[in-house]
Amino acid sequence: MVRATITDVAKRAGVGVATVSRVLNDSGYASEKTRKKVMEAVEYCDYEPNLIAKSLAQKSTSLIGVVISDILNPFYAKLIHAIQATCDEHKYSIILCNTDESKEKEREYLGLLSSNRVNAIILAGGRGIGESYNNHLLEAARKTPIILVNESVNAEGIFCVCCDKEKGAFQMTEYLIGLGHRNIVHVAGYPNFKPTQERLAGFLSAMHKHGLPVGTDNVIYSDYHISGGYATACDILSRDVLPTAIFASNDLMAIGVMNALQENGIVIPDKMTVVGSDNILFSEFTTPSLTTIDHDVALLGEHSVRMAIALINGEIPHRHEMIDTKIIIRKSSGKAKVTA
Amino acid sequence: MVRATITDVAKRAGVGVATVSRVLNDSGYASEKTRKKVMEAVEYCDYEPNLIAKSLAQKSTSLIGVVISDILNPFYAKLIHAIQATCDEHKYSIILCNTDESKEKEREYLGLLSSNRVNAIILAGGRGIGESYNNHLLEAARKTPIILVNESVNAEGIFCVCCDKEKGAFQMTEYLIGLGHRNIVHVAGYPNFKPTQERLAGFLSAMHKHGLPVGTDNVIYSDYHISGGYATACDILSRDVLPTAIFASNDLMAIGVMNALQENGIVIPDKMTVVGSDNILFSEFTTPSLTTIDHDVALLGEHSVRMAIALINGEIPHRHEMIDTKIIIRKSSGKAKVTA
DNA sequence: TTGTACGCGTTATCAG
DNA sequence: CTGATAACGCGTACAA
Repeated sequence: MVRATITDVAKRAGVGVATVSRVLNDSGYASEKTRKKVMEAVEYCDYEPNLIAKSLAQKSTSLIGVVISDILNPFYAKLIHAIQATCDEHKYSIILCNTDESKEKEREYLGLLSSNRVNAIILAGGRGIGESYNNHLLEAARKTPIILVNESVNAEGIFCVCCDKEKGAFQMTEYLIGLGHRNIVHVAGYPNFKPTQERLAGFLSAMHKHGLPVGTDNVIYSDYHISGGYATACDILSRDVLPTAIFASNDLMAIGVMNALQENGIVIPDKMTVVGSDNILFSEFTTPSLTTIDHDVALLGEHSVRMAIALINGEIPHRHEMIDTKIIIRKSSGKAKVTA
Repeated sequence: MVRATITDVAKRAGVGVATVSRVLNDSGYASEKTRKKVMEAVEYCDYEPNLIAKSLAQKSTSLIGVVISDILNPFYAKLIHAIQATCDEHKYSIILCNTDESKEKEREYLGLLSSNRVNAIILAGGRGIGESYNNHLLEAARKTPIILVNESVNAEGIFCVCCDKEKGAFQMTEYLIGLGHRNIVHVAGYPNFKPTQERLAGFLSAMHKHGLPVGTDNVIYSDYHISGGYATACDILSRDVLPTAIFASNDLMAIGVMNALQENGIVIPDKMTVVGSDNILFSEFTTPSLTTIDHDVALLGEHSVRMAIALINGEIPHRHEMIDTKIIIRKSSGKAKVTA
């Protein structure tokens, strides 16, 4: 349990600590002979460099903080996976924080990560960032570069990488309209959430473009969870006039919607079309398989890390990066049933 | 971007650094007057303690390393969630490493975490730990306490917290037998993986107890992924004599199995019963909903962290902790169809 | 109750 | 090419 220090190694090798450091980091010169002596001593002492001390000396930790709203959502799990993998390639480690969608925890974690001197922070699923002004976010950004995933804030030190959710929702809506659907309900997520608003915007603009009426019944806000989708579908089912298609703002809610529908004997897609967004792993394995919008999460994670590292290296990347989306057509969507 | 140090705060407050430290950490005395002066200076300087320097001085990082085999598996996502939440309660942060089931990466991460001087390491889904002797694991454990989740190794510095998977599998098998099933296929996971072996043991012992024959056809090894379950089910379907029930070693494979079955027109559970293990979120929302074994992952994560912290605090917990499991009966299981 | 000075393990500068 | 030595920012005896 007692660990060797660089001094121990230096003594054992009969050299100075600077030499050991140089050899280990391949910085500066070192004769082949001393190099060998040092490596032997390292081996002998079972020496492992203390990254904490290194961080202190170099004022850089090789740590990136990742703040996520809900790791239980496969979308974010996949994002974390991509972030971690890309960080690993670049010799960064991640400190993971999960806020459970709590704004307060988000705030705490930002401070904690700052105290831990992470070199950058990647924040995904931040609640209510878009419209409402988040003082703590801006403040944190003055000390640590922040990369927002799927959000966008126009401020110093805050950078964003997003999927083109508006376009994706627009395409999806046009696809539904192309299938003959005219009464489509969009199950939106949290109101003050950028992705919610973007997808809603895409939905509305497609509806308008095709001259379809959009009333208050056509948009319902929910919470991005299965249970929320379920409850919303139940509400919809109590209506006199049912829509022929439901477009949920994420797959989790779509799954909840399908569940409620099926429990009420509504066959998908024969009687009702259901589509989602995110293309989580399980959307392929629901019954019927779910038509959805794919976001290339791997790319999303990769780019956010690239941006973080660029910032760390003092480069100034574009403040806003956009990733394309595409529609995945499966079996939960079909032609609108001809109403009597 | 320039951060204040404790010295800056001390100067501003007109006190010594020790006083600032004492005030901020509530250690030692400090008059109300100086306390106030210090707090004002902290505010004025926008001071955030440097945890890196603190770690170096105290030889403790408040960091726990988490090594996971597959964060994309909802079981592990849930585990991470629990681990992170519990760590947070105890003022620990986590460095997350995902091995993608690579033994080599696991090895690398162990070293990296050790260099980062994490106070403990929680390892879940470690590949092939049980039987084959893992030198690097034992070596790492001599420097950093290691907690194995769902694995068990009897060695100095290695502690384990497991679910009683054997019992769970035993109960599940008895449940199936109780439904009249006699020809049951167990789709196992990776052969050299403790959970695989435990569930297999439970399966076998229940079959034996009830005098049911178990041939080579009754156990098939796969890979814990949806695709693996799918492929395995396809294999099974090509047989002359089909089983009446399939018990997959995790829910992911069970989902793959159900998918393959349904694609071939086999109605679940009328023609075939399918059950899994893990009770991941989605097992409730498959069609039909999946009968499975619940593991109380939250408790699993919580206990692993508690054990880690106990070890950090120099306590010596039991080397092995066990968490109970229970069967969740849903709609994918039913009475064995009466064969002609 | 408060301040000084040292140690934590590295890196980096600067003579040699 | 190599070796002292001064930072890095904090906690903490120890002294006052």
